[in-house]
Amino acid sequence: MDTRYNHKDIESKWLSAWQAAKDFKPASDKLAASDNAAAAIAADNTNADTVKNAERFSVVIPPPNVTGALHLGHALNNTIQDILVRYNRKLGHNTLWIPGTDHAGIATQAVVEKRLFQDEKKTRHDLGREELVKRIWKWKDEYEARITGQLKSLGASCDWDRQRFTLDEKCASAVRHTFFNLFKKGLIYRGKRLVNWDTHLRTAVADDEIYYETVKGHFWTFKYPLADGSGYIPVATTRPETILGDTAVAVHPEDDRYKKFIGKTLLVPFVNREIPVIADGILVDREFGTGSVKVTPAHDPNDYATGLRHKLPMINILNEDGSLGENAGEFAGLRGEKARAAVVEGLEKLGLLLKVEDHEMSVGKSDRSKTTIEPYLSDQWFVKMEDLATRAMLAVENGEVKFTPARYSKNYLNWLGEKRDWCISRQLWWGHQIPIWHTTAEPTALANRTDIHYFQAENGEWLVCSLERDLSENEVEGLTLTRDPDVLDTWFSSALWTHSTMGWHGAGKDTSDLQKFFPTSILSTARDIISLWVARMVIFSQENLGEVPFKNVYIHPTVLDGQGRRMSKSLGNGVDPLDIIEKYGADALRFVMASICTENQDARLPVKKETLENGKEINTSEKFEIGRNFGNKLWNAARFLQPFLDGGSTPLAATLCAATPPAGTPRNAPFDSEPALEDSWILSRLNTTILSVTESIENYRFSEYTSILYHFVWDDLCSRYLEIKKGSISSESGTILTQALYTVLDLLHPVMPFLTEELNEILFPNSERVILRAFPKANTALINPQIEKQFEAVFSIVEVVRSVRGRYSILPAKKIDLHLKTELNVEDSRNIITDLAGIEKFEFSATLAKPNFCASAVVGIGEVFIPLEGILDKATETARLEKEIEKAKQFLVSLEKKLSNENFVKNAPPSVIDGERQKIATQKDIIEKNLQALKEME
RNA sequence: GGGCGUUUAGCUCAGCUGGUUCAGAGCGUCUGCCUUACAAGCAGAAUGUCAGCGGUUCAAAUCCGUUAACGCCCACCA
Repeated sequence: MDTRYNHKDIESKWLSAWQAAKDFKPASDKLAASDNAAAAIAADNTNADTVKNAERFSVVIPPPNVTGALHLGHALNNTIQDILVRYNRKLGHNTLWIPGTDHAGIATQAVVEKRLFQDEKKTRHDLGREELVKRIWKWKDEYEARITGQLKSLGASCDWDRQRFTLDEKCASAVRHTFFNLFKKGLIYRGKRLVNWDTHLRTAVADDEIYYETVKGHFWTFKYPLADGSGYIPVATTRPETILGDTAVAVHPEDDRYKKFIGKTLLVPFVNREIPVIADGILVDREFGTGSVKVTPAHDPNDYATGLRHKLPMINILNEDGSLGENAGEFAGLRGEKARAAVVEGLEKLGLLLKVEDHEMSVGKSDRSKTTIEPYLSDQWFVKMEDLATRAMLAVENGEVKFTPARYSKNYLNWLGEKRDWCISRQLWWGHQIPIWHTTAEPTALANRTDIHYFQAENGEWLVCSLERDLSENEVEGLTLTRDPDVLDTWFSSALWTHSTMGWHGAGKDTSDLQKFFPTSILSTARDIISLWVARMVIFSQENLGEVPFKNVYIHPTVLDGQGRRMSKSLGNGVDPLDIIEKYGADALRFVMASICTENQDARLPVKKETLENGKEINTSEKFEIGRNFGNKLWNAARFLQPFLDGGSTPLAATLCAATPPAGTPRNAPFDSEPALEDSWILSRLNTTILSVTESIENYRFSEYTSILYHFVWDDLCSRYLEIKKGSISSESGTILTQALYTVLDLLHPVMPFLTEELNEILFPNSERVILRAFPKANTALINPQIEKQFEAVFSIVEVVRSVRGRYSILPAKKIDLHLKTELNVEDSRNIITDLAGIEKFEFSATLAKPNFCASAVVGIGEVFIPLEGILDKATETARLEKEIEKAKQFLVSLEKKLSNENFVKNAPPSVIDGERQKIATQKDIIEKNLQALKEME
């Protein structure tokens, strides 16, 4: 074995080994495959009944967008999922993890369109729908392959044969069925609605796809003239160009300034339309601006609501590209700032402009195109949320779906509580095209078809929905059927992910995978899509299958850089998981990702630039060294042990490697004679570790999981046990050491799969692969707090000696003597002390006389003397003793103060009081002994 | 405006049921070591008004209130 763990070849080796052995497949698949060959079952060590009765554990991956490669956030989330999946697989559960990717409608189309323009100076309209979609599929294939490669490099143990894509046939079928059912139930409707219009992409975007920017604008106040020429109402606006679409001016019903105008008629400048002055207490805030508001229902959400209340006409003044349309009269064709300036200039010329003020306002921008959002009136499809949302809320309220950390259920409930209808149409070409055909008259020929449903819309046209088959233009004689050009919001298909991936295409759990694996066990995801995705998955699962899609939702922290900023391309602070895998290894990456998963909402990772040996410049973080170093530590512990195992041929190895029962269940008495203290101790520690590791994973405490193993391996196993034993490996200690390491491989496998599998092969070549063999169970009979305490007491003597060595720079190779004054018989700990502290002669007794020229220290079980003739420095020793005394005195004072408090003695539990009394005695003892030592120093 | 989170060593963070096993870990810093598993290592050392204020309690980093700073989500801004 090399002195260092080299991850590179090992990782690819195990990736192919697991793949070849179909280790990522659920046990039930293997059973089915070997139905005809009973021998195969035996060979596979898979018991048919065990599999059939096994609990199931299933996860569907949050499908990464095919817009680009995976980042560190994905690495983190998929590490978490893989830990859970590997852990449950080792528990013997019928375990399945379904991978896949998301078509990410707007984002992907935008990326491809952008590239199209950069490379060929073409827009999508130059290509046409079919060709553009073809190009996007090509992009998708490229990135899907890249993403899949990344996930594999990470070690994600997904069943790659079940990989899905949100636009593939299975998913499309699920989408069609869902849409059809909702349509038939009347839960999908169409109507003119005000939407957020992205004028660049020419599509509606959801509220959640908008971010707001504060910009410096102006506040224009102008005169709104009365139609009869008798005066005007002053009106202020930040968007003067929308005057052209005004259909009313609103004032507060109780505003004395404007009461008299209510019901009168105004004249819209430029277009000379007559509009009413209306009273509306909801829209108008008397204190703000002029206290009067121009109402443009087609271009402002509040005005839109007002328009509905007062049944006002809605006049659209914009074209799809954001330029002013024919309703804008003389201004038609102008757009953006130019349009605004022109209108302002016009108002000024007409003498209507009263004043211009600076005004800060926030403007909605599109996430995707970064251009200003225009509220825009257009035909859209919606899902009615009222009832769906209520049911989905119930699932969390009654605990059917549980969030971890629990606080996130509030996000979910608050958002669903608003019950806003969901706009599901997008004016894009990349996505699931809405399965609706428009026609002018009732298609009676289709009336009795169960796979077709239609109805007449508000505007008189007929809307035909087809379940499976696309309809042709002349499907119905005498009518022309035109397919709706829109596609569905990406989240519509994402919301089906838990069951579309399992082949749902109609009512009930009618396919084998759904029977076996739905609902899933857990969803691990980021907090910013709790509403967009998590809530909608619950809704659609309940709707389609009458069941929640998952029992648990784990919300992982967001990875930020050292300054607390999100990682992004534009900031240049993003870390590429593949760079980290290359430099530190996948296990190191995984270990660190898990270790930062606390209950916190963020996890900071200081990022620094670095140039690799091959000249490549990467972003990295020193944090990953922890993972790499830890892996190396374990590697070297194994390297030490290897000669004693001798490839499984020694008697020692034979007991452990042939049949594998010892894993995690050390025999109660693996000894012929009484076990040594350190042996009982490490067995107690090992079994304690098994318990706490199990508890950590079960409760999604991933940081705790890694830290428990880190300290067990590094401190307990290596720094202590191995250091005690290294000089003389006996059959017993070899057994224990082997057992401990064997168990650690199992405990650590979920987070460090490659290293553990490799070490297992080297050390225990005859044993089963770590990925498949059982997760350790603790033998609680071996957990002994008393022994652990005793060991600590002995170890503190070692620490005292080491401290003295440090103080006087005594080289490790130089042995020194040690005298311990104690009432106890520490003969059984002799080797611990002599080996770890480098002791030549060790004496102990209750009546030991203090030697001359020695350093001394008080320990739990007595007093330590270390003769240092010729080395001892009086001043150093005196100073140290005085410091010890001072510390003990301070502590003593606080203890005495506490105990002299009557209320404390009266109210505190006796055990606490006893504890405090004990401490007083201890401190007094320390002071006394150290004082004595100080005196003898002179 | 509504909701949530964070504030503990120079840095990144633990500390879940209040009590010196609670003031911790890793990194960094300092000292000494190439001690035949590991220098990606070993042994030692230094470092903190647990953000401020107030309260509950015999007892508060921990519970409650409040202030401040930073951050996230939602809503709104004529």
